[in-house]
Amino acid sequence: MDRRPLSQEERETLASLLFPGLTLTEEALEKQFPPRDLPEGAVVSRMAPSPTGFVHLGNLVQGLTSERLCHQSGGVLFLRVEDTDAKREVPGAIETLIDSLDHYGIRFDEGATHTGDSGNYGPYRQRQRKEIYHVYAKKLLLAGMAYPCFCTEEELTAIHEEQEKEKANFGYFGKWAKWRDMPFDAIRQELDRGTPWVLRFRSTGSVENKIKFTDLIKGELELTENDVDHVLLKSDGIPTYHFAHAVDDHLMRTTHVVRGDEWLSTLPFHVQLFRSLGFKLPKYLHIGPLMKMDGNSKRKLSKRKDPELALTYYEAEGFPVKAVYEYILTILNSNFEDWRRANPDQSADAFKFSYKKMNPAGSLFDYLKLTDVSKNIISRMTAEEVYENVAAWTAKFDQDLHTFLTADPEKAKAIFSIGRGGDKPRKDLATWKEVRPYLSFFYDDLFQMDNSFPENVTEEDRKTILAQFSENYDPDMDGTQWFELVTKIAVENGFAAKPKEYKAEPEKYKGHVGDVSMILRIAVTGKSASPDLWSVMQILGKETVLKRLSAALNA
RNA sequence: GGCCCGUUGGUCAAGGGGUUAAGACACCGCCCUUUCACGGCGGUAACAUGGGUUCAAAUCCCGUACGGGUCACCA
Repeated sequence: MDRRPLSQEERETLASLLFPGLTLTEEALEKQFPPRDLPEGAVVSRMAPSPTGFVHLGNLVQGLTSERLCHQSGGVLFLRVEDTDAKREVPGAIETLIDSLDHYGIRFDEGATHTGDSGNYGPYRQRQRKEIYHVYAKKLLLAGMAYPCFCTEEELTAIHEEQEKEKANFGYFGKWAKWRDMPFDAIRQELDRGTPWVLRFRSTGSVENKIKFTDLIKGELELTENDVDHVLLKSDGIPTYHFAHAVDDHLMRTTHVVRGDEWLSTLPFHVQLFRSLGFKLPKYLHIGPLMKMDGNSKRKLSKRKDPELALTYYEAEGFPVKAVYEYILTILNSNFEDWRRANPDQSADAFKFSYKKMNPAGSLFDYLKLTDVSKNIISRMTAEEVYENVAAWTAKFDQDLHTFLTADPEKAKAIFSIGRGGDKPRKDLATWKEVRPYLSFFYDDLFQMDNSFPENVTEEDRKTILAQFSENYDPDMDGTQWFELVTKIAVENGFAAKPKEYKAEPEKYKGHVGDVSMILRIAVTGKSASPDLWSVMQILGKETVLKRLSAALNA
């Protein structure tokens, strides 16, 4: 068959067959979506998720980067829904995404919302933009830069298999591109038959050529030119990601595209598309993937295998949103840590985020580090804040505990006040999940003996200690008086008043005051580790303290 | 397999021709301490590898290894 590009006349006929009734024009679109009136240096960026209902760490990483870049520069952040794949769409996914990101302080200036679209550059849902894409599809067709292809799925699979056999590169290009430069009559024939078609890009690139490209994160890149005739419009007339990306980010006047570096491989095609359409190329920031350790090797966090990729995982674990946010910020801009240390009380928004600090490589997700960040965040909260957070979390994830806590908010807040405030706040909690074991002993219904009494104190001494303390305990004693009582009991029973005295002459004593405290601690809290015991007793009240001591005495 | 990207302690990472190669997490030790924490002090521990360029390379160039990504009418 004689292959040659279609003539201008043929292309015009084809355009009217492929896009009948298309009245919208490029000029009208350019007029409707003028360049944004923003100050110099303002970043316009977007989040462009597909509504699959799964919001993950990657979304947060990308969203956080875009959001900071936009809002720090007086620019615009918008949400565009990439719903071009109807098969994968999950109802309510957009709402979930908006709410999740909102939770993390990522708010959009325009785009899709719960109640429809807001903003002047919409519609922001790609399926509603079909006609817009067709304007540019037609433009490419007329320019000889696109053509219809009637290959079936089976044919494409056959091509792939053949390429595998020949050890050729995969893809629809060169001699494999069956419908490229097909005679007009053949095309016409298929159209008359009603054969479904896709529109393909007519690439003039060659793998022999390299293109230079500067990515804001990766730096100077040398990529191979694209020679594949990728699909622009699918058979349902909806664009593929690539085509929608070019058209939308042009018309929505995006200045910076932030995305995962899995897109790097199709970047040459995107560059080609922008050029072919006569669009100005935006700046790109390709972020390395989040990895995890799997045995001895790293791998990208995966939706299927790794529950910790989902944002809901952190919510369920009880990490404060700020902890996850600041941990991600630490991964993105490691100097954030130093800044946070120097500015413990400022909002993270005051931190000057910069893409220049971003690492071109992927980073390993470090759960332990997240825990550390979280401990710091929780330790800086007031008792009131902790209470609010815990109440909200338990309402959703631990109804039982929720009931106890909210029955007496003042008591709960008093518990959370122990060791809080001051220069060296305790860092007991990393997650709200840890609250239950941390304070369960404050509630009789949750109290249990988690630890047995240490064997370095005899049963006889233990009973004497418990009895003497019970007889003399007075809740009106302040911390000093309380400890004087403990010390007195210690000394009377042959224990050193100070650990140092014991260490100096261990043979003279049975132990030291710490051992005595430990007996009381275990009796009262059921644990060998607890917050300040005097404070604990203050909150428990005399009756409960004596009841626990008595129970331990009679055990 | 082709193409592309990446590689500084166990982890996150600063540094971009001359540094005793920061800091944080984790780990270990000591101090503080009525427990556990917190805090303080200290410690173990790194430029993947081989060539080049240079007076001088973690830093620039090339190869190799390893890791990752991608090659859909999915994004």
